[in-house]
Amino acid sequence: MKRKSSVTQKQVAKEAGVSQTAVSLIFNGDTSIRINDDTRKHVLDIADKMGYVPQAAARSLVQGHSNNLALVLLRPHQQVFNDPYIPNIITGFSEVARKGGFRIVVEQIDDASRLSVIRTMLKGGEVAGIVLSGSISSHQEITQLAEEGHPIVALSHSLNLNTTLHNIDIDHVDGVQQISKHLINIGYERIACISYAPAHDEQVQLRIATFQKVLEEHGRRLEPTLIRYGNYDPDSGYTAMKELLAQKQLPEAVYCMNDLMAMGAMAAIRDAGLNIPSDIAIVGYDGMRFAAFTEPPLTTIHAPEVEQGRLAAQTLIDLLHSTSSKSLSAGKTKALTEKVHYLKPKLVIRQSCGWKHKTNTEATTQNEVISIESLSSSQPLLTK
Amino acid sequence: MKRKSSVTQKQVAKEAGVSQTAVSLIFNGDTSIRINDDTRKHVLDIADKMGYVPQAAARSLVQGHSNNLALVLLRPHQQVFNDPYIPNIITGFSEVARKGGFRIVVEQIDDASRLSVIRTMLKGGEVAGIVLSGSISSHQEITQLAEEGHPIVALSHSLNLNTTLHNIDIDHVDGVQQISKHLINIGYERIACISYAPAHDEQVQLRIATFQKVLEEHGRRLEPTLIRYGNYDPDSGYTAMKELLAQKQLPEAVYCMNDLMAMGAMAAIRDAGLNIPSDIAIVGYDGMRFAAFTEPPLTTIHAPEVEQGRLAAQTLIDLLHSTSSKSLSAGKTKALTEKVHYLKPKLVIRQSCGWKHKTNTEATTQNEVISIESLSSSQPLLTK
DNA sequence: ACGTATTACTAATACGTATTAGCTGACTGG
DNA sequence: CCAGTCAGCTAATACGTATTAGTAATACGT
Repeated sequence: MKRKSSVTQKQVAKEAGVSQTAVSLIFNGDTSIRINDDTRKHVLDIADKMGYVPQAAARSLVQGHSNNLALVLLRPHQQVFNDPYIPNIITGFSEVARKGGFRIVVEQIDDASRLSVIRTMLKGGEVAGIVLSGSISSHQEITQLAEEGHPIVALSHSLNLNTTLHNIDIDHVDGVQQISKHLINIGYERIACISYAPAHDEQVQLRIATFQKVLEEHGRRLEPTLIRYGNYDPDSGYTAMKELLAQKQLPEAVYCMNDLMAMGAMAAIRDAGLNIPSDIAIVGYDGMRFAAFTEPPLTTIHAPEVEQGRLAAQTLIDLLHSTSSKSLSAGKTKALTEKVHYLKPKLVIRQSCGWKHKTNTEATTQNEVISIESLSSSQPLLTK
Repeated sequence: MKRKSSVTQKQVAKEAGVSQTAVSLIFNGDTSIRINDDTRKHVLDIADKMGYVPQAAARSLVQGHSNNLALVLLRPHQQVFNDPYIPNIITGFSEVARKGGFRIVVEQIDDASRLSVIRTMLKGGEVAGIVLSGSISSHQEITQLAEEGHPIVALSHSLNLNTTLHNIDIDHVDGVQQISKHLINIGYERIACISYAPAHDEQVQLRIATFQKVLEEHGRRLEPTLIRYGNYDPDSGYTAMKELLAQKQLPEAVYCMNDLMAMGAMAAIRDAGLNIPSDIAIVGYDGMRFAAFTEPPLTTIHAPEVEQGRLAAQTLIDLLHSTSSKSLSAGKTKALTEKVHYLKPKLVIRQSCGWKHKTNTEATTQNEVISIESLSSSQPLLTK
């Protein structure tokens, strides 16, 4: 069980003819205690020559905290990486974490019983803080950990505003409103919806409720027969659309809750010999990279997911610094005054949703596309 | 800089009226030293009541190794998560790592100068071992670390067989052979290729060389004008295809090195008013989930990426156990006898590649699809 | 009754670092 | 010339655990 012996500060000290304390001081660049430049250089040389690397475990032990941040994914294993959502989050998260000198630990939990892993990681000092993604069924324990002072940031968990958790949220209510109003604005009356399972998920319910509200505000009705449930994947979109097509009265437009299911739905419509959008219009949700290249190009909502990952990491790091120095050092805590952050998604109009037949002031023609910049994102949106 | 005080073994010991040693023994379930069942139960009760969680840092320090495994991605930041390759690897990797009681640290390196991070992580004991993905330009240092006894497993790095690194590889030579032979078998003469940049990448060169070789073995020639370079993204596929379409003589078929670029290429062909596959056939590579739902459904190669992640993790863990116990405990090291593992990719035939006009014994009709099982993968392939 | 096992523990130490308190000698101001 | 400062270090200790060596008490066989 022994591991290879690594070079220690003591060995470096001996070789350099100084004390271990000196080596430690030099490596941590402490300014309050001064070290002669010659000595410093000499020690650094020797350390380099000996291949000295500080032992993370010893540092963590004595400093009382790790320099790992965790990304905990409370989602069924299958959902995590099929969809580009989590990869996008990781992209933003790791970018900021790295700049702050942190490593990231990715832990996926599909079973609610394994929720105690979070406690283990935080209380065991494996990580300094965590970002939490996914629907937290019993957040009793989570909230308690947060109240004990463990830095926790949740993603898209705004439904429980009474929580003590910090939360970085994409405003999907706004997104659903944007895209459903767009469909209404074009003039569709009979609009269907391909949603996610499980139907009881808070986020899913919120989205459906918002969709329904917008319809009703504009004199439409969400027919229960026009709601179908998929499971993130294109094939479930295909199946759901098949069911819609089997009904006697077809929908004029279909709102799909993600782009992958929209792709499946479009395939089903094509297979039925119908045209998109003149027979049935389709919109997606997520703004995946390929959405500009489907047949026809897919109208969708671009959610700033990378930015969400970034902001989550930054909030976590701020939180870390604010709890460590009991007296909140001025300024730093700007992001912490508000517990909930909202990021606005953006509508990306392409051909799959059709367009107004009657001219109007802000006509959207077939070839016109709204060009958007994703906020300094490393994932620039493509508009064909 | 202080962190909240956590419950220690000493505190539990005091509360339970035993020594710290006893608590340690009980928690590690050491069988060589026996503890009375009553005492054990009593201590565990108290520990639970006090919310004791072992400190990871202290354990690592005294045991000399961490229980983290790293996944190091030597890739430009942008490439990592746009493509589902890495997410698939993570899926398989984390699945096995978790079962072995390890956490996973994901570290992405885009700058070769930051390659020393690997040294820092391994020698600093942050992680017990690493899985390496991406083209290692200077693997001088990596090999040295491996020779020093640090467990390292590389992914798809088989070009340097002289390496001391263990390697889990997908046999892309086989994959390229399968798909290019399929095109030739259908009867196409003039076949183009949309490749990756950078062109000097070893894997890219190998794939192009293989493609070329297959063509030449079958009396064709890879016209230099028919090679284009994209960058993983659909829009680069679109652009590359536009260029091919601008030439006076069109290709009959195009081999795209991934599915996303194939999507872009298909959009370009449609935009030019041409038909797929009757005017130009398209094949992709990767077997992404949506490939069955493009217009037309995309013929592609399914690479067992999740399985690659799993096998990498398993090999790393085996390696860990074999180096820790100097006397290689029998059996366990089965996977370690061979340094290089190959996983075979599978051809998935759909409509985008067209089909033989003349009947033949093993005719592939428009609607027939080769159904495949991915090897116990949690990502079952979809065939429409 | 006596030596030996066995059970059930405890005391002491090591792991590698950060940190606190202190020590030495040189320089300074008056 | 002496008190005081300060630069440049060192000794000692703490962090929380695993592990080794050892001890006290009981059981056992003869």
